[in-house]
Amino acid sequence: MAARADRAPLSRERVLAAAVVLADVNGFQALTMRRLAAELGVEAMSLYYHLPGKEALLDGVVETVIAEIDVAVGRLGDRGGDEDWRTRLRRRFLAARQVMLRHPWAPGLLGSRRTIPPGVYAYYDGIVGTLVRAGFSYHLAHRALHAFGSMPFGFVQEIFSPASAGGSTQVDTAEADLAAMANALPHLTAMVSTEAHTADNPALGWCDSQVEFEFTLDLLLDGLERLRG
Amino acid sequence: MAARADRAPLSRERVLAAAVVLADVNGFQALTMRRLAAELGVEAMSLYYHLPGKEALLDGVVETVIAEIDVAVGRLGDRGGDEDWRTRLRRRFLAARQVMLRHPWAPGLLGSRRTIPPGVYAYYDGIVGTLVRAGFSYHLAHRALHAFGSMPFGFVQEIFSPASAGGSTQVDTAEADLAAMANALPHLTAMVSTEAHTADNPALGWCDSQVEFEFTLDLLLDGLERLRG
DNA sequence: ACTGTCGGCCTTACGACGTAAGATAACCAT
DNA sequence: ATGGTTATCTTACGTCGTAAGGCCGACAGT
Repeated sequence: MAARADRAPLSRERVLAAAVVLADVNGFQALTMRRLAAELGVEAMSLYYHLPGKEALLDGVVETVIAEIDVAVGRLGDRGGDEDWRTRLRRRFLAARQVMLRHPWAPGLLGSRRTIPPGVYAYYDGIVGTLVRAGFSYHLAHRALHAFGSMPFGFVQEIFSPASAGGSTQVDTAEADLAAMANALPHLTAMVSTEAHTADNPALGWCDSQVEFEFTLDLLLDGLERLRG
Repeated sequence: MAARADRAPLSRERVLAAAVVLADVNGFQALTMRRLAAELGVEAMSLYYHLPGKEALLDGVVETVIAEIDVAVGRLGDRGGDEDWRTRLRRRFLAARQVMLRHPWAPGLLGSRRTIPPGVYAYYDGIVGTLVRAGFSYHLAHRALHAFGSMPFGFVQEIFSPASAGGSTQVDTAEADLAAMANALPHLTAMVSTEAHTADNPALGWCDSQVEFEFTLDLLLDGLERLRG
């Protein structure tokens, strides 16, 4: 049969796309089989015809996001092989970041996943290729990959994940507590008052604002450049 | 009453300690209220007298691990103020790492937490203090903290978390697939075969072995040293 | 047109989870 | 004995993922 009523028929792609939207709109914790099915106008068990289970669903969602990164990176154009390896990777990672800013729950999901989706290998291969063409040994390229951590995916893994994981962040500290803090934590309070964290740029979390991301990225890129060759 | 039978009475500390042990032994996913209670010879709801709920339990577990780090770092002795800031922080982070190696599930837990336990602030304050005494501006100290990421806690956040989160890692790739990979992923396969990943050193995950941890750490420390002053 | 096959979705049900509400038993002070 | 406090247990609810099987429309072969 085509469809039970007049609803468009399900498919793996439709389910995955709906899952991404549901996470975007209602937060990642809202991504349950039942709610996803409801969103599609269907019963929960119907999803199991197109996906083996929830793990497979999450794998698929990850794949979808990775594919979105590939698209964003691909739009940069692979032309310009004469381009410096640093600016090349830099643009790559920043393009990936744009995708992550659209899906703030994605870093948390990636970090919790235990399996590596196939598309990721190809993605890493491209990075390694860029490095070795720039004169990196495979050994240093290997270490560079590790040093980058999650930066190829456009974010910095943070201890104590941000509100994007769902739920509201509330840091309303009373003034008395703040005064006590100044005594107990002299350096931290001095730093915070000096910095005053304007936070007027796209952030993926408390400590993953755009400027900090780029600072760390350049720190790594420059350090690796020094070790290259 | 003292105890229902002859069992030692519960307490917040006893519950948290049991929770850490349970996670160490049976994996983090085994840390449910019911199983934890059973491990303590008690019913699930009895835990709620000592803890408001599961979130509070996890917060407490995090605190416990942080405290363990504090102990490990404290054993280093705060003496030697003449010591180089780099070796100082280096030893600090590596001491924290020893704790994480004892609790492989802890990185995943920390990464998923949304609240910052109080002890962490004091911990960071010490780091900032070390930096500013070495001539760092608060601004650069701030960025340094961000760049370090989770390294103060002795681990590197990885996309695609390791088996320690529970479950078995299986990468048994057939030979035919491997040959196909060599075509599709020339750089990656070349790198892997060159490196051959001996993995004979303590690892917290696929990409968080001791040597890689120290490599990235030194990369950051050296980069920051260059920006200091 | 009849019938069988099968793809796509639904119904029901089970066990595990976190936890709200309240009962119950041991202790202590009076 | 009595009442209050503290610690534990009992029962029950709603939610989750999902196993097992049913149902129904579409199509193929005859």
